[in-house]
Amino acid sequence: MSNEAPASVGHNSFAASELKTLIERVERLEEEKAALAEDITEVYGEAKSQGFDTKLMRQVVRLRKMDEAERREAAAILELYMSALGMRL
Amino acid sequence: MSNEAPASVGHNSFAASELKTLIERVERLEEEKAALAEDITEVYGEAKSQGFDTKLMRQVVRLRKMDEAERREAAAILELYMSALGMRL
Amino acid sequence: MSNEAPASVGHNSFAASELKTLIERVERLEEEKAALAEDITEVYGEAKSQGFDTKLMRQVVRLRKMDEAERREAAAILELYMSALGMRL
Amino acid sequence: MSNEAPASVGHNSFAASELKTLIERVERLEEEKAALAEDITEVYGEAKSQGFDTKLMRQVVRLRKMDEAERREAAAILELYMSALGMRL
DNA sequence: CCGGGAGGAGAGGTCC
DNA sequence: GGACCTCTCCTCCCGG
Repeated sequence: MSNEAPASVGHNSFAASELKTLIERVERLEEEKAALAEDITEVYGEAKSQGFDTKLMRQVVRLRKMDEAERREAAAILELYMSALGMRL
Repeated sequence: MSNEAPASVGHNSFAASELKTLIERVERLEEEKAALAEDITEVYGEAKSQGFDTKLMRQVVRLRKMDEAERREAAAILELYMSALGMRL
Repeated sequence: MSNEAPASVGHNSFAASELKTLIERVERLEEEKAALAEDITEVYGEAKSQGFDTKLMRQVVRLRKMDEAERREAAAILELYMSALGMRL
Repeated sequence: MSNEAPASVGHNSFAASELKTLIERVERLEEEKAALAEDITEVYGEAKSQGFDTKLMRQVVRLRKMDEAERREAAAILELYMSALGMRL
């Protein structure tokens, strides 16, 4: 095992400190992510209070996301074809 | 069905515009959420490249989140007690 | 707890027998599923031996699956719209 | 690149046809696989409606699968030993 | 209380 | 052959 591997035993206080920092970064990001999830819920709540069908809205959002994913996928296939044909990208 | 409900047929261009705005707000928020999810993935990537076990890290994050939930639960119970006792919060 | 609940203690030999049957059905289905997964792998193997690019093939299959999913999603939205408008399906 | 490689450019209509057939075979198999996955879901649904805890059932199935894997592993080792000892299998 | 959707863990495929 | 990465499956949580 390499002597600079953070997971190694012995003199690992630096590794522990690094780990702590990484975990705190993750937790900070997850907090922000959760806040955004709440914001989204609130927007749907607004929509509902204005008489919109949120189930329908969610489906629309999902469909638009699928469109986007498909567009990206198609682009990836095109790139792959061109690569297979030895063409410059 | 109420005649001012946005989902009603007839004179619904305003409703359509409102709906568009709401959906765009949701999509904008979801993009930001996805960006944060990527950031989190990157942090785990960093951790991995430094020799940390990301699976373990994820467990740590999950446990700390549960602790946090428990702490909030305890606080809620305390609040309930105080409320029941007519005490100011 | 209801006395006819299979999970109840006492006189549960019938429940145990039922459970055994259900689990065996699941296992039988999973075996067939695994066999099909092997078949798919074999088809890709054939394709590769005939000089086809399996990575490209997989991406094509994935894209077609996405098309199908999108088509179904669009149909679901249409159905929802019609339902919302009180139209017979 | 070999001149009979299906992916080669020129006179590739036969290759295209072959490719189409292969992709359709894959898709047919994947449909059957998806159908079996649905069947499994239905069996769990039945179990649930009979009062069984499906989460537990899934664990049982997983454990039995692991047992099976272990049994096969042991058999493979035995086979290896017998082979090493020049014994008929 | 139940079903569907979102997120995470584990498995298989691909690339190096 | 090993590591990354995508995909599938499972679990959990929110909305109905």
